Amino acid sequence: MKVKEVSELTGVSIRTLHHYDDIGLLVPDQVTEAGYRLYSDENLADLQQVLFFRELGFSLKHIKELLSSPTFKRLEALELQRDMLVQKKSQLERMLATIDRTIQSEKGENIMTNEEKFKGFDFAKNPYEEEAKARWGKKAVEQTNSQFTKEIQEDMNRIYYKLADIRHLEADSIEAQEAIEEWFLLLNRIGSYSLDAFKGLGEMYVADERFTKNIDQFGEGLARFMRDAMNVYVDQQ
Amino acid sequence: MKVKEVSELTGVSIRTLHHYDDIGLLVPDQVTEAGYRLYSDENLADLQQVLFFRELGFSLKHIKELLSSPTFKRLEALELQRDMLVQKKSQLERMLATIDRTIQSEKGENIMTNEEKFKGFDFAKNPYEEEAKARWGKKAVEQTNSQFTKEIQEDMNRIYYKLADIRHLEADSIEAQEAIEEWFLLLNRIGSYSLDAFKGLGEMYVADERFTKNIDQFGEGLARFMRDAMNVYVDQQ
DNA sequence: TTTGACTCTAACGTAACGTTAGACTTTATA
DNA sequence: TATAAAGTCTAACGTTACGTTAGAGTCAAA
Repeated sequence: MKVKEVSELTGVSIRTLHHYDDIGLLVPDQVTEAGYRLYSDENLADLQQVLFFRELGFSLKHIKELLSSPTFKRLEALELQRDMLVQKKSQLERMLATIDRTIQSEKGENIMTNEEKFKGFDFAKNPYEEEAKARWGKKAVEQTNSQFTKEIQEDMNRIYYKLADIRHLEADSIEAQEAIEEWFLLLNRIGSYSLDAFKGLGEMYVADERFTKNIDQFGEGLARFMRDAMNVYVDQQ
Repeated sequence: MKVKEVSELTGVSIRTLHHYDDIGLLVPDQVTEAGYRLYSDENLADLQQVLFFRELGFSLKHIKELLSSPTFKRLEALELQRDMLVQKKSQLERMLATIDRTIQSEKGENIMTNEEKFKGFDFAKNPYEEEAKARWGKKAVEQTNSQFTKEIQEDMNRIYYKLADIRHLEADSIEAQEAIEEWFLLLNRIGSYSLDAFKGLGEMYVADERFTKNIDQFGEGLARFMRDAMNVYVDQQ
């Protein structure tokens, strides 16, 4: 299948297909002697993955890393994408609720605070903050001076630094597994993580750029290392 | 309210607020002697509009045009944005349906065509095509050689050129109103447009860039002209 | 008064394409 | 078979919407 046909089938521009080939994101399986790109069914399935991740806000660089990772599995990726699309739908519904209330407000039917007007716009929120809100309740998060919160934060930072220090080790090493157990126990001080949920969280560390960005502040590649170690930890229980 | 507070309230970065001020999209009501920006409640309500339109994929330039249009009314904009958010939610649901079917396909539970894999990805679709599908049914659209379809297309193009020729006239001129009546009648050969729906469609011509882009191919500013003429036509019935 | 947080302007950099141009290739028709 | 139109290529500049960095000025609390 050549570029025009792929473009019409998928809605992606020819220029974009060239671009994706140039950056190695989606390389056609064949190229004719004239230089024409020929895309296979496998290429189309990959393109679908790319488009889903793109729709979810992933950078092309990140998408490329995910797709080329040795541990990448299409079915798992689809399930992860599905979860994230459901979250995105929830956000959209929050925005709809906000706009409905704003319409009522414009009609004089209610009063809205400025804060309420921006519900649903979660652009810069730190996912830990969202996680923490869900776990601790809103009040605890706002009382950032509380002792319990401080202790948790300090413990989190301590374990991050520890893991960053040993990230050159194998994910199944004794040191790594001890630290990850600490992490698991810490998270279960906050809330209730099953082993499956813990494993899924590790995947999110790598798949969701906001997590990766935050974690890798402690050390390049730490999110990946933690994901791997978390996988080992769960598999050994 | 200064930039940091606005940023934390809304999730928009300080750099973005600077940028929006620079391009005249969101200009703070006050600036201190030191040069500090002070945003009012009115500014925040405008920002909400900006963010909704941005979420819907509007360029900042276009958002600025909409907000500064003499006919801009916040309540109408909110209702339009709501409609568009609902459409976006539908698209997301189509993507979810596609991903669910893809998951089943990966598990060997069904077979998917390449076309089915890209349902929900409507990036480049011409809105007329979507409109036409809804009006004529899918079969008629696919039979693009059918005589009826050809006649409609020809009539559409004829009226577009006619309107493009006279767009320097006033929207309430006799010529404009005659042409718009032709347009209304043509659309009602396709489907069933109430006057209200016709008026709403005119708004979409200007608010939705895909419409604007397609219509303005016949002449710069034609979408706006048609919107105005359609408003006049409806108000005079 | 000092210090740290806040804010400013300026400017370069980035990501992801869109657009334009010229040259080569393919396809359908006369 | 020739021709014209459609298709495809590479290259390169342009666009949009910020992010990042830098240096300087401002404000508020101790």
